[in-house]
Amino acid sequence: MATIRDVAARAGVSVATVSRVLNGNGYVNKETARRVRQVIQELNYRPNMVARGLANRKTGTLAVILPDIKNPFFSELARAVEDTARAGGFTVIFCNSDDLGPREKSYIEVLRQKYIDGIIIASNTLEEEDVAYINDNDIPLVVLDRGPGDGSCAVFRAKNADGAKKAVRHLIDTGCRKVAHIAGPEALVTARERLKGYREVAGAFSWFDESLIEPGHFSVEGGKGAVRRLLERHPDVDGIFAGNDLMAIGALKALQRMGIKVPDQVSICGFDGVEMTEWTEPELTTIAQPIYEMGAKATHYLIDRVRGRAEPKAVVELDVRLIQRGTTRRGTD
Amino acid sequence: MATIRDVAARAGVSVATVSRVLNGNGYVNKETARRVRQVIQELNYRPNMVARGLANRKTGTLAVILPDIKNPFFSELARAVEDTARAGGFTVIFCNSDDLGPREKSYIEVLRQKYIDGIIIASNTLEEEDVAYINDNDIPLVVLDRGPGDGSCAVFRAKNADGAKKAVRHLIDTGCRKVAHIAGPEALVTARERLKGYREVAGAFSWFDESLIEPGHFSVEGGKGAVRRLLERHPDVDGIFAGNDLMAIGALKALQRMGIKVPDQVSICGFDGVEMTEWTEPELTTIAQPIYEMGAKATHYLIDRVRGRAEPKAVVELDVRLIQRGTTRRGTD
DNA sequence: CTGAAAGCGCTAACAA
DNA sequence: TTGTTAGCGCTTTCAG
Repeated sequence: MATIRDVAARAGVSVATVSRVLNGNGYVNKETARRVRQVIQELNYRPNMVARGLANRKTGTLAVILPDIKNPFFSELARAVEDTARAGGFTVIFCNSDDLGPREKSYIEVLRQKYIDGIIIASNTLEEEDVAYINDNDIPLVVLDRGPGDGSCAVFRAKNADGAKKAVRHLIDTGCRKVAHIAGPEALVTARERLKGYREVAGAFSWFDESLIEPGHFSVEGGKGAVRRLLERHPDVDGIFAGNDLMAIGALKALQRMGIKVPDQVSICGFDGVEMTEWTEPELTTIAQPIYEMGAKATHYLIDRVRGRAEPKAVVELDVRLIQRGTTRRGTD
Repeated sequence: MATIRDVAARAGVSVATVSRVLNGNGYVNKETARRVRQVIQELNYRPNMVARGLANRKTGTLAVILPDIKNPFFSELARAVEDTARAGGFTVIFCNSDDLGPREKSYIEVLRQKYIDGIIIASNTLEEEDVAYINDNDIPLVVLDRGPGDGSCAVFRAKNADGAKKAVRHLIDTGCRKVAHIAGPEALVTARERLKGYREVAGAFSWFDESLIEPGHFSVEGGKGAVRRLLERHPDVDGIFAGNDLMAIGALKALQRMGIKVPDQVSICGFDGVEMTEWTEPELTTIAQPIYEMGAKATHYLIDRVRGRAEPKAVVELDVRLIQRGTTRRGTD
């Protein structure tokens, strides 16, 4: 492969000059520049990014750490990140953390050794010290969903509590008289926020009871189990707000298995708005987060920071919206 | 951050010696080594991977190019690749190609400039010249599903035609009297192989007709449309073999929408065995590819090649297996 | 067994 | 405007 030296030699200039035309900085005579570009073409020269990285401490690579790429929510997010990164001339490294703190830490360490330009992380185990470490090493960071309390880094998240309220209100507006909640893991802020939203709206009704809240682990299986336990305790539940779409799908499945009609006997509303919610029959009503937009915005922001524009801190809360579909009754209009 | 120089100075040895203990090659006095390691601890020194990469032409990074990470088949594959890479001390760059040839080419170019150690690609547009280019640059390559005719690189794939035959036979064994096929894009080898398998088995029956084959574009929407057109032409179809699970899900959905009972009136069998097939009601019968295993094996092989073990060529065909579930009737046993 | 020194390919002062 | 040169941090001959 041709190196910058080859180009310089063939163009009869120094490597510095070639570097200048390559990076478009410093003064270069028009004609000289033309000649250099010409040679670059002839030799089909491409700068070596590793050498450049060593010299610059910039590698044109971003990293995204997320719990599990198989989770449709995260794969949609990942897609948004990669698209945006590509458009900006960056390449991206993916890391599955399974929400394991030590794994995240070890990734962060490796990424630092590799001079990664910036990190996007969707984590619930990230600690303040990790953020501090990343900041100390001057690695731009953006956190999805969760930000350390002190606002020491940028955060992008959806309005979770707000969405939950919308969900419960919608269920009630469409005729439900007793709405239960299948909750995500307490360890996750997003799950807690959604639970909070549920409590806020449902708590005002006389039928409300703490036992209407059942954990479902954010998984399809969890959703199935939760709905069974719930109906055993409260056979009269006629509305279910699931903390995410996977659990909603599990709930739908379990209900169908039990011979309970959705939405005639029980309505369901999920949360997230992953594509899959259109694949069930009936299709799932859900509170849609702007997943792609969230990934794209986070990445744009990160790139801006890498390039030295943009503040190191920022908190962006994205709006969610109700998508009414088959698992809830038509509005009483 | 501490550099190898700092370590050398503090340990009172040369950088060469530190490098030797770091890489465990060359002779190093036991005691000297101990001291060096001690200092490494004290300084919490971590080698700079970029510098190492420049010197070695090895970056500890693999890349995987696939059509779309949002497709559950590929996200499961991606997960397998990342897990295996991590276990081997590698980091992985993901690229979404959308099966666009030019995009793949530009990725390959960038990856070369970044001294990526090896590439895994699931592509249907990869041309012989691309493979040649990669080979010329000594980048280990493994192809999933499709290999260029001349066997110029390693290929990992499932037994597609074989699986298709299993599917059709299963449908017939469980009582279907007229089995249609929703086919994937002709451009894709996997789709062609599955179609071939279908033809081979179905073609032997008197009811067989070319118009029982309908394209469904490997997508949920495509599956829906295909099933509608199919039933219009052949109202007596009672078995559907979909070329992949997404189309099978679409088919199931469309049938349910039309009020047709699955599997009582029409049976369905998919292909791939993605997790989602357990999320429908009834659950989907499918021909499962060992997706995770395929990704893991491909990655293991790639890593072996990067390390200089393993032959540059290899063709591995993995077995598929029928998973019978709710969308086909119980066997007539 | 250890060290000096020449790269790997590019960037960025500093001179000219 | 352009060239010289000293790094960036690590590996690897080649001597000793």
